[in-house]
Amino acid sequence: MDNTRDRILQAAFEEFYRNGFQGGSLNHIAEKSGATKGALFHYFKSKAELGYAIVEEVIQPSGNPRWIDPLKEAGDPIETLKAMFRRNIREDLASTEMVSQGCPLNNLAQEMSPLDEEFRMRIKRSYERQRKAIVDALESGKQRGKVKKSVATKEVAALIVACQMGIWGTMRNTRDAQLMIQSGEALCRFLDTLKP
Amino acid sequence: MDNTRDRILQAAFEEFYRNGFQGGSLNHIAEKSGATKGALFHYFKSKAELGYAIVEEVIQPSGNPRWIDPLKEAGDPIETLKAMFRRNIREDLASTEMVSQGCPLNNLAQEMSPLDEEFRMRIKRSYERQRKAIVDALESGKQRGKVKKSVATKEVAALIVACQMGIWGTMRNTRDAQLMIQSGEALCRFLDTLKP
DNA sequence: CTGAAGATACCGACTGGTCGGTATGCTGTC
DNA sequence: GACAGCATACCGACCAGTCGGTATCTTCAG
Repeated sequence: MDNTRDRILQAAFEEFYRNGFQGGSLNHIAEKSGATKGALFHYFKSKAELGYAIVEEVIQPSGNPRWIDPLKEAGDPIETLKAMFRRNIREDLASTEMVSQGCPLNNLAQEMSPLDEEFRMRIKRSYERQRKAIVDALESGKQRGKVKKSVATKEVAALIVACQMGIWGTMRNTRDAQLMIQSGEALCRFLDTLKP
Repeated sequence: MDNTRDRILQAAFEEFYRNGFQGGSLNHIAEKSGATKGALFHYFKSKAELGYAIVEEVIQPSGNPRWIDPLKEAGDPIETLKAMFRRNIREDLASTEMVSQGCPLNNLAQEMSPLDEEFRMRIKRSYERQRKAIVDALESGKQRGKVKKSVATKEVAALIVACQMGIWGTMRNTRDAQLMIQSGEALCRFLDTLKP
């Protein structure tokens, strides 16, 4: 519908993904999107507002099919989690950009959380949704005898999300596929210990 | 010994810790350290060189007593790892700056790895040393019957370091002590599963 | 069907300020 | 007088953001 706005959003996402939010330039974004500074500030009243829009309109929607939706299927949550991690690791290792740039949400989280409360809260909500999806899947798995009753689901979900951030963060620094696969497999073995 | 240089290093560490490397200003650093830009460029020929010096002369040395040295004691490596994590979590939760700013090495790793190969390699080496220390401790634990022989030590070390990055990264975004303790405890339970 | 009125969607030159970096000068010590 | 250890003044590039203006589309009265 709103073509210019969408082009700006997409160009801004790429610019910030590559250079960070602080390092990203609105001039570059205008240039790359084919729009002008005037158009940019017509749709977003500040650089920060543009950043918020990227979190909510670009990054979050793109994360759902990878990290949230798979958990809704009613099979074995542990096997689902393992498959989800293995698939996302495999997918991202195939993308040279992902290997060197890591996870866009995590990047913004690390860069902007201490600097801008609005960023922090929006990103926090995003991770909370993911943790909640994991807790729900594990709890429902308990009911169906797929997960040990003694598992502290909140703790486990916190650890899994932390692992995810850490694994993708490690990839960004090391660019070592082996290391990413290794830590993914170790996580899978941890998940196995949660089975009855 | 070299007092002005040290003051610049310390001020630069704080500036970059708070604002990121790209966001940090050499003017602020000169001002805060009481030195001038002339002095700054006398000791460091560029902003990048100043950053490298911080990694190797400020951040890395400060990480050793927290993350490497404890692993050298010859007791039970799993209990040592658990105690190390619990202690570092407790310590950092007590520091409001750590809670909101996270781990300085991880911050630089995330921000600078894709932008500067020199940064990336220096930081990579730092994390490799940590992984190696964990592998060595676990292997030596195997020998002494403290760790299951079947444990894939490289994989586990990769996961532990990733967890560490993720837990501290999560803290930076959420500022939620509970969440940090929860994921720490979940990690401890995972470590317990490595015991014979 | 016409046309005035207003809203929306841009355009791009411009501004004040900050940035990393440099050129040059001064000062004390050996 | 040579040289380390600064200090000061300054540079061009770049930055986020502004502003006066225009072109086009929507609305609605006559």
